[in-house]
Amino acid sequence: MYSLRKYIETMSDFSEESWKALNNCLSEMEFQKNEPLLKVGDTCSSIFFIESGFCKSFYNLDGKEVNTAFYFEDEFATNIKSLTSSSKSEYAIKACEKTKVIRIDKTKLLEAYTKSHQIETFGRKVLESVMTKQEEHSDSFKIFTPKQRFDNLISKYPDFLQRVSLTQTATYLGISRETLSRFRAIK
Amino acid sequence: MYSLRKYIETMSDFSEESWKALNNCLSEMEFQKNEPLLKVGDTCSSIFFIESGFCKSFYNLDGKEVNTAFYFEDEFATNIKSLTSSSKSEYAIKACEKTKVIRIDKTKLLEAYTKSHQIETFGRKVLESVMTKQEEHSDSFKIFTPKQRFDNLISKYPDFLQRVSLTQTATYLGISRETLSRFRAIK
DNA sequence: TAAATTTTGTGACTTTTGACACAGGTTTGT
DNA sequence: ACAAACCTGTGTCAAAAGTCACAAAATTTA
Repeated sequence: MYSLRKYIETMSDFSEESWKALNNCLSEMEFQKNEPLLKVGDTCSSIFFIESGFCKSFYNLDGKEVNTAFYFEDEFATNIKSLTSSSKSEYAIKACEKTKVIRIDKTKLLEAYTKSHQIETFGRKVLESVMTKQEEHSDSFKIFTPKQRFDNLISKYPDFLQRVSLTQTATYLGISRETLSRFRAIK
Repeated sequence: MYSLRKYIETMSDFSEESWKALNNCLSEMEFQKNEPLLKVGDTCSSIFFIESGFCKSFYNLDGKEVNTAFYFEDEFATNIKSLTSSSKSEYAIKACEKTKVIRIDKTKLLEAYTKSHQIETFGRKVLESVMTKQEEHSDSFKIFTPKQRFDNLISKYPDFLQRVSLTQTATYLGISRETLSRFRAIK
């Protein structure tokens, strides 16, 4: 749990009591490669803090996985819509390699909110950070051409393609695999 | 202010005290068509609840406005990144027609959070709703073709084009104006 | 470690979308 | 009410990206 505590302390004030209260919401889990953290049709009841490894969120389009997000170390993975509206998730999340996470239980977290203002602030900041990342990625589709989108990704995450295969990156950028392969060849 | 109160009451429990506390954060404002709610380079210090009219968020790309979001009645307009990290906004927001809003002051809202748990829950839900909308729009770029993206928009918001011009809708969908005009002609 | 599976690169061709140009409408503001 | 600004439709052409096919490389797994 130490990785999460460290993370929280860098972003807000957090008392020993708050930490203890938050601890009741947490559990450590480990997923093997390709193991699901959230399945389509299930209601998302967790926020996962990635300690090691990484995960992806994806949509099933005619049998093909279209990747909507990747979550790396020190990031939070969840499906906001399903989590906050208790609706069935249209997206799945799975581990892309052996991944250790700290699972934050939604129900317990909501209880903790009522007891600790610091925890609710933390919860809000988690959402804000997930959202900011999403906003940037979303806008890149309107502002950039496919090639620029690729260049932008590489400049922000230089080792992205070392961890994520070209095939998977392609659907994330909304580009065909072949076109992405050619982009890479050019530069 | 009644429109906001009504809105809040449909989404959460809200006591008379919370409402009074929240009221200190609010002010009613009116913007003329094309008047800015947020300028590029300014730090966003507000969340705007749209009472009537509508606004858009846009990015300036070589002098052209690329629209990243539209906000209609009963929705909240803000730039999350600038708002939450107190950074300079890369996006501007302006009224697309004469628009009445309730401005929620960020600083005062943060103070109110410390006093009322109900208000903090409200704040969290506002972000969640903005985020869910954004997530859907973002994913539509990965899942759909330009044509499908257009069809999808029209099926969700049948009167979108009655309010937003084709030219403005085009950049929002990441499609050229001409192509969008042809999509519309087909169906 | 060998076989099976997945991933990647590349060529040839097709489809889609964009860019430019221009004419006709519509809205806005003075 | 008139001019200016803006919006829309449409034709032609060019560019970008997608699709299909297949071989080579890398990775996984039995």
